[in-house]
Amino acid sequence: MREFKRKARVLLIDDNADHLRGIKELINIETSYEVVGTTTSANMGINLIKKYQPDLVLMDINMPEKDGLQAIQEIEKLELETKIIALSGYDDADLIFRAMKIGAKGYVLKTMASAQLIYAIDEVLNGKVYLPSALSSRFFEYFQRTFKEEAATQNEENLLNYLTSREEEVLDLLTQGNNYKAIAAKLFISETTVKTHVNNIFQKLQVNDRTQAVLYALNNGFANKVRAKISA
Amino acid sequence: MREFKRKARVLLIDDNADHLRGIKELINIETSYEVVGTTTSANMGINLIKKYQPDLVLMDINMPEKDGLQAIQEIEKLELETKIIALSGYDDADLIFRAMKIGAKGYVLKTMASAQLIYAIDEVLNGKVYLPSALSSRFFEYFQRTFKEEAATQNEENLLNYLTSREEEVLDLLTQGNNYKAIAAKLFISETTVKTHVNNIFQKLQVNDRTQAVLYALNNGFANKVRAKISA
DNA sequence: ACTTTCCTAAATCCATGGATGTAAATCAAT
DNA sequence: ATTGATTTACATCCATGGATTTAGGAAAGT
Repeated sequence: MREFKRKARVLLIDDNADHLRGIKELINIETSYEVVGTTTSANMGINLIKKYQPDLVLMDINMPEKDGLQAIQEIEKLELETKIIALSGYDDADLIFRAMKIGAKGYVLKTMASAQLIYAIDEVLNGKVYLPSALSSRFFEYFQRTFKEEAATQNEENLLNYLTSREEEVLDLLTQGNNYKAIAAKLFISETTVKTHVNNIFQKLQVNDRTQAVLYALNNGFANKVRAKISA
Repeated sequence: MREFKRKARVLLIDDNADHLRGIKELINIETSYEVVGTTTSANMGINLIKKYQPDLVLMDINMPEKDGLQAIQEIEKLELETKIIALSGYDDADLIFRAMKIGAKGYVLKTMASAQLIYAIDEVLNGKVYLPSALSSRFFEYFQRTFKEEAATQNEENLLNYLTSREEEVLDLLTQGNNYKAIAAKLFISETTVKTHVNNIFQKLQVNDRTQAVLYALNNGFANKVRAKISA
């Protein structure tokens, strides 16, 4: 099977030339891959990607001159089919999280066994997103810390629940930056009525002005709640 | 080593009584675990958790009467040391994502081999967050889809970049719901100066009022950018 | 039938917000 | 040395926002 497919084309970006050679050899041993280029410069790497459109990029994200994460973002903006695996010396949860967030399809530590890297490459080339189990564990902890408050507020005493459906509509328009006049026009009611609703909203949310009302709404999952309801 | 530690206390919640018995036997085979209770009702499960404070809960999240995810949220709100592993019949990415988001420490399919479940339990009891590789792969795809737009806006022509550092500070205070007077007091400058800054902000962000400015800021990653800078 | 809640609306009054123009002091860069 | 950007500040004027009170009709629950 495998030998009939064309070789996957891989590009390596790492500011350490020695490391670069090492990975290149490692990958060239695998008969199903072909290294189409190597470079120690992120900027050069981006140019090479535009030129060769490789299937996969191994990107060192601990480079001095240019931030590897930023480079990944730029590559993602090109909207190519090229998959990116981040290579890093650190298993820092924040780094892993950010890399995955901007679209890296994998994250492998430089200290990991080469078999691990090969496995990651295989998985990613097969369309999967792959994190070694030790790293995914870290990722999830970070993820849960990040979303804990959000999930918590989702359910605790939420002043938004006291709003009537009309007030929800008005607040929804407020959260889109409309003023009284615009809201009145969109709801086909008079401006004074809108003012009445907005004042009631202020009371219920215990805030003093529109901006605070909008902030309260956004911080308490209003969009998630209401857009579903209104568009349904 | 292991036999000197007290047995980990496990609670099972699954509306299918047969399945419940199956898991119970499976777990009791393991000498290091002890099933302290089983129930087919989510509400009863929550009561049992309050009473026994088990180390781990295996929670079926596909139950008709009460949503398992909701139950997990309620348990999390108790702020106990109890870890939760979600059991599900479906490898739906959205389900997995939501379960992990609200604090499940693991997610295992009912169709998976029992060894897989035992492994997950071990990992979670050791303080890790564990998703079988097939599911974590799905999770990451979903995660990246969810954050793609956010990451995209992060880098495209962002009007926030034209703000001076003082204007950033003012906008930051605006995004916290402050009015002119409050901002002036916090920055030790006059109210008219604040107005000047705010007007310049409006010009640069091409908006008409504070609410729109705040919304623009929030929608374009302002908090992420600035809080780091100011608190640093 | 009666009460309550919701949506609508207006009047009034005051506070706050926003637009515009002007200008001085500071500082970095050329 | 001069320019340009930034931060500070004020005046003025008008627009918008917000508080408060009152009130009628509709709908829903008791």
